Amino acid sequence: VERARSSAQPPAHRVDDVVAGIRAAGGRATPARRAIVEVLVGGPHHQHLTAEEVTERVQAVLPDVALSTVYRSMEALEELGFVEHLHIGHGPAVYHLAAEQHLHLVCESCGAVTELPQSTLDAIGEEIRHRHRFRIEPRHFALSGLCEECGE
Amino acid sequence: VERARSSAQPPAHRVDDVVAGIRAAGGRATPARRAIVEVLVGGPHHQHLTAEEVTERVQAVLPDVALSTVYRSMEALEELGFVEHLHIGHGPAVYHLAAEQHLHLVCESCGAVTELPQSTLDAIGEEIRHRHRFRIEPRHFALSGLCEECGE
DNA sequence: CTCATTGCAAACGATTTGCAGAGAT
DNA sequence: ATCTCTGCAAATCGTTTGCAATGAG
Repeated sequence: VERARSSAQPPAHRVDDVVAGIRAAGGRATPARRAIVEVLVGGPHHQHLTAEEVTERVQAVLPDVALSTVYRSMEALEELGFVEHLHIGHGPAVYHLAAEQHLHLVCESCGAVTELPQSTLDAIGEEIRHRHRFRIEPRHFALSGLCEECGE
Repeated sequence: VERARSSAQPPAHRVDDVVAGIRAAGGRATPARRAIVEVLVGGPHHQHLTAEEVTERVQAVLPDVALSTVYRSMEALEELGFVEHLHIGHGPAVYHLAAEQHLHLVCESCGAVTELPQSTLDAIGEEIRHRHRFRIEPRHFALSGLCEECGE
């Protein structure tokens, strides 16, 4: 979709940061993991990809990497805090680097994803916390609704 | 957990209303459908049940009703506007009569479901609509987060 | 050498679908 | 009689798991 900017500044998480983190935690920095992280770091903007999409892109370089390896690696990377996954309505979850802090709106009709600032729900978050003793955690699930084109 | 105002008037949807609606739309009021609606109407409060739970309860009376029949009936009832389904995080969707209009909070840790008034998100709903040209539709997916016991 | 990680295939849970027969109108 | 609906089994989709082999440290 988009192409990698070559080299001005190191992005928030470079592949090497993650590799170092894996090793620091006693894990092993395998070619598969390295390739997965490379895919997530992606181009100029970090990617939001399903496990299947990550697998496809990884397989372009390492054809034998299995989908299950991607799921297991994502789990490991998530435990280390490098990756988060987000549920966008019905379809599969999408994975992305933990660096970017924003919320997501997903159109129930066309599937379009809109990002919005993390702070958007702070106010009602507080209100709900007091009134209902419940702390909403709006990053793990997208808010669903209708985008402009699809909304009546 | 809030309680429905008790009984002055007949509840919004009785089994017979639904049966009449099915027939009015050219559908057939089968024993399976009747039993399904009876389960959803439930006791004093209307129920929020998974397809599997509905099936179990229906099978207590009609042992041969298949899970797929429940799914298909729910779909039909939903098209007629009698039923809605709600996604509460990871597990299966839950079905309920369309009468009750409220939002849901689901604890990511223990799965507890809290209901909250429909109006709670009206204000940010408007704000998001203007700022991001997106109309949130917060009834189809629960808001996830942490309940008091589970929240750190 | 050891133990984390992998590939593969098979299991899984939730939901959907194809089909021939049953049953509501 | 018609045509919707049903039961059953099998298919599908996203994700997880068991296991023996690989390979990172």
